[in-house]
Amino acid sequence: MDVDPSPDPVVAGHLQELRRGTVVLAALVALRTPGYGYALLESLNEHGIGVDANTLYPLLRRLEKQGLLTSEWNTDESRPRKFYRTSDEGDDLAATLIADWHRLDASLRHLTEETP
Amino acid sequence: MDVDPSPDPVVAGHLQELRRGTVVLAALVALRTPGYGYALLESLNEHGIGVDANTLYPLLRRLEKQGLLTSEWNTDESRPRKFYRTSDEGDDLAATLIADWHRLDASLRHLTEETP
DNA sequence: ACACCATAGTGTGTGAGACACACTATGGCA
DNA sequence: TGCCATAGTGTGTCTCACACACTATGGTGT
Repeated sequence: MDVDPSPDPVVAGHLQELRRGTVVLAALVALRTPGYGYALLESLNEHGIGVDANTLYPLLRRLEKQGLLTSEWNTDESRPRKFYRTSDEGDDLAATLIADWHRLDASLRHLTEETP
Repeated sequence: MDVDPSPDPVVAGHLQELRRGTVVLAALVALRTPGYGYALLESLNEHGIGVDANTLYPLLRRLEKQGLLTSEWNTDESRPRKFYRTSDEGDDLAATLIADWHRLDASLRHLTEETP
């Protein structure tokens, strides 16, 4: 009765597709309080947003390049860490994505109600 | 006061990423009552699931190849139309995706509440 | 009668992004 | 001092969304 994470690669693929955009949204929301990649990785996974390190690191760089995140190296402590923070543009995008998420949610609910 | 669909290509891209998996889910749900591509296209767009013809047609073929949809040509009427119907596997996947969608929804809500 | 448009679908690119794999480097601890 | 967790970068592959081009048919206008 347990939910096997990925028995069928086809199912796993579609589950992943569904998650795709949500990782961006989750990162933008989470980094409103600044943090570095590795910590965010664990935080998101704890929150049930399954994301791989090899997905998150490039994602953070991409979002920074798009101006949605800013970054700075913290060299105060012994180990240098790259701290990211959501920019104003990123915050705007997050709001837009959340709105669209709710819109989609309503649309899907509508659909499922029509075909019971 | 209207919601401009895509002023910024970056924003548009992320909005699309968010939609990605939902089109599959919407198609699987909608085709529990059989239908053909063109009608589904218009139905989804009316329901607020924005999807292009060049996206939907290949998607339907892909889902059929994966065994999530079945298809048959309706040649009774003058114009032949390819009718798709969600298979049992497709129905299972739809249920799984819906469950995951709700899981993600809860996770995101959690995140946003933690960083007000 | 036939030209034209909406409908309905197929086939072939191309580009972007997710993920795998491989790699560097450092701090802490046994 | 050797090993593992931490922290991040770089490269390649594969899939998917979308653009573009194409075939084909039914209805409508003239």
